[in-house]
Amino acid sequence: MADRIVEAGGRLFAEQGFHATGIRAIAQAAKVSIGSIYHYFESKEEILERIVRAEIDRRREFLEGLRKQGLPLEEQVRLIVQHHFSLLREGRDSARLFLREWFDPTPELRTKMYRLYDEVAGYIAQLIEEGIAAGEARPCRPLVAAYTILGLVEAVSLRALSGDETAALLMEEGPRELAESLWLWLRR
Amino acid sequence: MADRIVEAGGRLFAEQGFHATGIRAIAQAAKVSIGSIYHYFESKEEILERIVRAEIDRRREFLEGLRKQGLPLEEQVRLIVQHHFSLLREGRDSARLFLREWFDPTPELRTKMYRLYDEVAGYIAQLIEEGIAAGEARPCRPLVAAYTILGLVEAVSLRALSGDETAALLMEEGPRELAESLWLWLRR
Amino acid sequence: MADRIVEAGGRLFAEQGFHATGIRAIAQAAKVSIGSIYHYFESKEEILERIVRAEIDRRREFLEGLRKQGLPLEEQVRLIVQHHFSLLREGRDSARLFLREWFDPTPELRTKMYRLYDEVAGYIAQLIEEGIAAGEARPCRPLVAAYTILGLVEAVSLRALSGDETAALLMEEGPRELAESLWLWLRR
Amino acid sequence: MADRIVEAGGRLFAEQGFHATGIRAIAQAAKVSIGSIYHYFESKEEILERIVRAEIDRRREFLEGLRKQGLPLEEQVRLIVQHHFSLLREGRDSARLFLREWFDPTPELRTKMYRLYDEVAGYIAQLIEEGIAAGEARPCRPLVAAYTILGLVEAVSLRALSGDETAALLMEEGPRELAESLWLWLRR
DNA sequence: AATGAATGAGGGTTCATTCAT
DNA sequence: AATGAATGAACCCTCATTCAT
Repeated sequence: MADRIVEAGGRLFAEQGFHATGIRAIAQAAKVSIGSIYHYFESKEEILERIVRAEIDRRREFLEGLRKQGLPLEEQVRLIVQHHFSLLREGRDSARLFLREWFDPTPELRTKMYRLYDEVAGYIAQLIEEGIAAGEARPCRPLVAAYTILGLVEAVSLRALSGDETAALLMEEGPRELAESLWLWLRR
Repeated sequence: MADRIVEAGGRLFAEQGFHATGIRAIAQAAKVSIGSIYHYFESKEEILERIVRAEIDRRREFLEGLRKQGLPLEEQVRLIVQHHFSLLREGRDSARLFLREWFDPTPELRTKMYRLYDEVAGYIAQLIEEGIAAGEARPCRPLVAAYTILGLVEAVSLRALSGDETAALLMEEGPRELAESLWLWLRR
Repeated sequence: MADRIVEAGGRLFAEQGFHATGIRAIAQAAKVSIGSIYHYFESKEEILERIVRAEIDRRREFLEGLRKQGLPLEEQVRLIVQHHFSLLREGRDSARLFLREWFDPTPELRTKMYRLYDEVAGYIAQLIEEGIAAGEARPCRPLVAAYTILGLVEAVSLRALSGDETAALLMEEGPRELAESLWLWLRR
Repeated sequence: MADRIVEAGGRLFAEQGFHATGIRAIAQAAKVSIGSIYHYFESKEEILERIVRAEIDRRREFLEGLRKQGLPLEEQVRLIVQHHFSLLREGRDSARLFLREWFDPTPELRTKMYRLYDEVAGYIAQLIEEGIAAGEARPCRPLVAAYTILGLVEAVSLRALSGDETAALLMEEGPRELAESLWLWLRR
């Protein structure tokens, strides 16, 4: 039941935004009573937290798997970018949500979201650090580089979600261009 | 009078977000009656639109000025990135707002904001196109490149607004790293 | 408009109690929109406060007037008791409310109510003090005596509000019996 | 099991009031499931009723015991007042509850509580009647006198529960003053 | 042009109660 | 007998918007 709530919440938040989505709408979409939502979640914000948490976990798993494969950094960067866009292309709701709402009116939530986000950045920073050690990448601050990668990918894909012509162009050309761009910048 | 409203709205939206800022708060901050706000603006959203519109105009002016100077593309890119960060560093309200709210309350507003945003991207695309023609930049799709630049810069600076340690690091190292990154990627 | 709200609130609170009376019911009874209630009052509790405040003021005025007349203490006590019962007999809503709700779940409100209540007790204590000085009353702690009088009168009249046979008996015999009792206890 | 519920309910109602205490809080405090509560009680109100019922029974027992001792009425009155205050001083939950909640959520409950209350008043009236017959007390309506005693004692002790300075004064001086007062009023 | 009192739909949340297990 | 997940009406309150002055 909690799953149905998360699923419906993720979809609606992604479509309409967190504020524009009411608890009643979530309850209706999840075919669950309002009371049940508050049985499983402390608040509307907690639903959002759980969604983002899950999305982060999925990305972390991907990144952990990637790391184990021991591919060259150039290949890793390409795969990270591709993975990101493929999540969007699949219409994965939580991916859209993740982009739309990683910051939010209430300061506590924003802080929580940053902390979650930083986990992913930390993983990427690790990959870069190893790349530097292996002589593949030029010396740089790994965390700044990680945020650069994440930021670049997410900002472009956010625009790519709009559904217009520009979006289509970005969706199609984005992955290749971005991967290339990032590697040119990172390589030794 | 409309100016006072826009000024107050911009400040409050940037500080607290669009949803968390009430019309009454704007009226109070602008020392204007609620009625007056609705005399000059059709709705709360229209205030936001005007603020974003003004911000876009300011950037366009900057870009137009930049173009007239006929600097090399590498220099132009550096200046664009620097300009962006300096707006943030100055605590320019509308710059923060601009980042905070191209996520938006309603689909209509989102569309409007994209349209405004596209204006800026168009200007940058033009600069790149000229750079390609001049043989400074490698051949690429100028609009995708423009969105890459904008997206990269804004996403990183969005993270840089959080106020924590990571933010400080990004604020300090961001401009140089980003400009370098972008030029490596764009250059012939 | 605020008067209509206070009037309706006082009536409903007295009939059904503070908790059982919803804001919607008050709005409907006062023929006022919910929004208007919150235009004039910060909260439901503030309505209650205003009602009690008004009731206290009315009693204070009565007591001040009484004091100016310079009657013997025995007579003053009789009049205080009679006044109290006559308020109830008139069906004065706020008098009923005053009895039903001078304490309440939220500690802050309870404290406020006590403070208001203590004003009335203070006035009565003053009368008693003067009576002691004049040799009419036996030496005693005036404030304890005042609370005794108030408590006795209110507790009996609370029971007298129930509307059953016992209530009728108390309403009829109460004033005389109480005044007599109190004077026997207070007199030198 | 029902005892544990009554015990926990009594404590919580006395501490926080009837409205502020939820069924879940009672279940948790009594280490009982919510379902079990509704197995033993029809509603939250029924718990309150049982608590009050028990309190009344305890007072009736005290009064019956008092009667059997055949003490002079003056002494009986003193003991009744003392008993009441000692219950409060011991922090006896149900005593506090009893004071807190003869104001009540619904008209039906109010009626029930009055009926229970009247039992105690009836006992006291009986003592007074016997005192009149024995020539100890002046002729008066015993039931009105009983309510006077109860009301006086409870109203003063209600104020004495507030926890402030006035409360301390009333708690200390209250029993003696009240007993004296009542006897002066009742005696032949 | 300017005001701010008035509106009421809708916000998130609570909680006594039910009922399938 | 015992459980606690599920329910949804009702709670208080907010706030963008309107409109009579």
